[in-house]
Amino acid sequence: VPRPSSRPQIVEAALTEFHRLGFNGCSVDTITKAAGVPKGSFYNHFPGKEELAAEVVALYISRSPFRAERDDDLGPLAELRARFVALGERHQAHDFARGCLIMNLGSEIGSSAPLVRTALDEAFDGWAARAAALLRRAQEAREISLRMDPDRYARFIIDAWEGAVTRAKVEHSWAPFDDFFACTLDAIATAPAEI
Amino acid sequence: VPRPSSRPQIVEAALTEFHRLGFNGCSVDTITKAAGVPKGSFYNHFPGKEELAAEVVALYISRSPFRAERDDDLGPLAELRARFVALGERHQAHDFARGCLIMNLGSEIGSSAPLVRTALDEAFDGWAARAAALLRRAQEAREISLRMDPDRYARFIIDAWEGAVTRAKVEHSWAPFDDFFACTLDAIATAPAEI
Amino acid sequence: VPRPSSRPQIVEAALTEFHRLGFNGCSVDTITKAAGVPKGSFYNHFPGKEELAAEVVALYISRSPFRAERDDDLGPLAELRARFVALGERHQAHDFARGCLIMNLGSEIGSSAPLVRTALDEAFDGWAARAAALLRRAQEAREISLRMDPDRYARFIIDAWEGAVTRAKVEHSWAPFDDFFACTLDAIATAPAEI
Amino acid sequence: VPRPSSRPQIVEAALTEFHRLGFNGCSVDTITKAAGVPKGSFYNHFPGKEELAAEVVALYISRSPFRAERDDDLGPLAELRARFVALGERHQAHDFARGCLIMNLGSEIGSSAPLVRTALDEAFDGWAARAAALLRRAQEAREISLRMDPDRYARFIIDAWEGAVTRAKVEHSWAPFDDFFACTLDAIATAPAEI
DNA sequence: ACCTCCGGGACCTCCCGTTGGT
DNA sequence: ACCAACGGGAGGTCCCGGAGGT
Repeated sequence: VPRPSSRPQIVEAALTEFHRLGFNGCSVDTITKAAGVPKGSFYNHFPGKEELAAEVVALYISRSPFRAERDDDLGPLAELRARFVALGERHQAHDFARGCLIMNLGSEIGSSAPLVRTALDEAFDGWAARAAALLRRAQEAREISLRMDPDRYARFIIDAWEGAVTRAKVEHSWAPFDDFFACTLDAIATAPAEI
Repeated sequence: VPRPSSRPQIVEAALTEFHRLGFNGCSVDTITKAAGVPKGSFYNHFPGKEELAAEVVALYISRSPFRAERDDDLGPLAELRARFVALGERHQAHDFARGCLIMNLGSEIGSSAPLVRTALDEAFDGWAARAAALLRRAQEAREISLRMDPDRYARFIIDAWEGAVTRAKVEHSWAPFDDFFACTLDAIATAPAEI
Repeated sequence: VPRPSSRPQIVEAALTEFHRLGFNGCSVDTITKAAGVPKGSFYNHFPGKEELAAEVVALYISRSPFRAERDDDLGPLAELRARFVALGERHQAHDFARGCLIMNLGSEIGSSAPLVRTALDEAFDGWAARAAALLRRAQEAREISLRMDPDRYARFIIDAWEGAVTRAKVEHSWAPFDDFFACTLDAIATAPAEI
Repeated sequence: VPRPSSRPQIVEAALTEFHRLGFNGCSVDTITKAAGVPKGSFYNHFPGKEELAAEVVALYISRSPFRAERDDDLGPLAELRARFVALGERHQAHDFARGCLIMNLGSEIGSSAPLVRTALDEAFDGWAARAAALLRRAQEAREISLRMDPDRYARFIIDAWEGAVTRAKVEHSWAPFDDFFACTLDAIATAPAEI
């Protein structure tokens, strides 16, 4: 039997610490200490901090409530809403103090660090694709207007969500999320279908 | 005539460097070097890096195109749009590579660094108040539906803008801004007024 | 009328700060801030920190309860005891947390800093001379044995006192002083005079 | 065979440098340079300068001639004297220019730096306990009066010794030690036993 | 006479990544 | 595979003293 590697614990700890403190805000030492593994052993598993960050991003999106399998018998729009609600619950679990890891890393180091950038792009794209698919199904079900471009609108919704999440982090408030729903999903749901 | 202080140059350089590299991404040395002043002079003018950041935020918002005096004879909604266009031009000047300083600092250190947090809160509030005022005037002018809550919707628009700006930074793209207008200002402008 | 100089305030503040934090433990900035005078003006009054320390030592000894004029009608030995009691009261006023400034500066920078060393030597010598004079009078009054050398014994008593004061600082205790009296002045007072 | 650590060399060098220059008088750089190890290595071994100081104190007392094993066939009082003589020889080796490390650190940073304070307390207590034990044996051997409280008198002797050592440092003189013996150990040895 | 501002350097701390031994 | 110890360099902070203007 192979000895259990400490690699997963490092990624796990890095996920938490990057989320709390940012990429530049926490050191390799911080992470390995939090993981309970000796610091020196970090470089057996990762070429460097940046590669770790890329992997952390992958882990983060793999756990996104937005990707979870669901079999609620909901309409497409209700399901879209439910997925955002689930996202919000994850933020609530941290008192909205951490923001979105994707957004945080993107704004902090996304411009440099190509490896991380690639991972972030995939995260955004996958997320937007899922949201667009739901919007498309909502159009097929005539829940929303056919005039909306699902791809563009999906990205817009996600941007708005990300902005709200980040502001919630800075202002320590939950309120923005209610506004988010009122101004996006609820709005398009109640808009006359012919628009 | 007192000797000219190097303080403004430090703030100016810090504005650029914080914007490009983030708070943790650039050092006091980076800033003072960019300002052309010796590093040791820094602490005559600021108790620490955090206080500098707070002042940089204040400078950044004081220069926001959103706050500029305007006397275009535009309707309220057109003026709101024009102000966002002006904001976008500022980002375009940097090839959308820097994002919004407010958002960047918020997502990087907003949770800690109380001084910066306060400055950021003021930035958000002032911005939201201006946007809400324009929305309110747009309602009075019957340009948009009376059913919208100007305060909540103003905050939502700003969140969406911030999200789009940050994604533009990560993805090196300008596209999101068009979506932003299509999905917010254009949408509400073309929606039936009675909604 | 000459403008009141800020020099005395600087010396006064330095006395307190050197006593609390040590010579290397507090900066010129610390002192001028405590004195409420602008930092830069320090060098109008003193060539440097060391000269300030020498003057602080002089001020400290000029205020020593050991030098105070007294006309209690006490015998020489009782007066010697009374003077040490008065010294102890000064330490008690600071909860025995500062130790003796003379000793502190001596052990911290006495070996270097010739100016300070000179001031400290004078402090010790003056103190020892006063104590020796009292011991001599005590011998003349047959309060203590003639076999004791007043000069050597005076220095010894002072050393013991200084050691006790410093230990009191480290251990936050007052007890040593009682032992001091029991083991020196009380002892020689109750010893058979013919020794 | 693990790679030889440079930790002991750091402690060793720190012992010398703290003793010569004081805690605030020498920097981590000074110490690591004296130890011949790169400065960056320091923080692999110690959390900070204060922890190093605490360990240095422990090393210093572990080497105290006062703790050395002895099997001279001396009476208790003679042995006590011999131990102080041995202590004095250690100071003489440095030309009495360094004083006692315990006392120096105590007077410089004893009030702050809790870790160091604890180490210093233990140093004092252990020393006093050894001295008191010898005094007690001297009483049993009827070498000194039974009326003396060994614990209090031991502390007093140590205070006097420390005071003398520190003054020797400031005044660059050896004389005080002779007075020390004349005024303490010799005095009690020649005092009538019934006192 | 006074003092704001400046200046270069040092201080403690810590960081990221490597090396060599188990 | 693992990891204690290392290594050079940079991080933010602060210090002592001087320069130059009021």
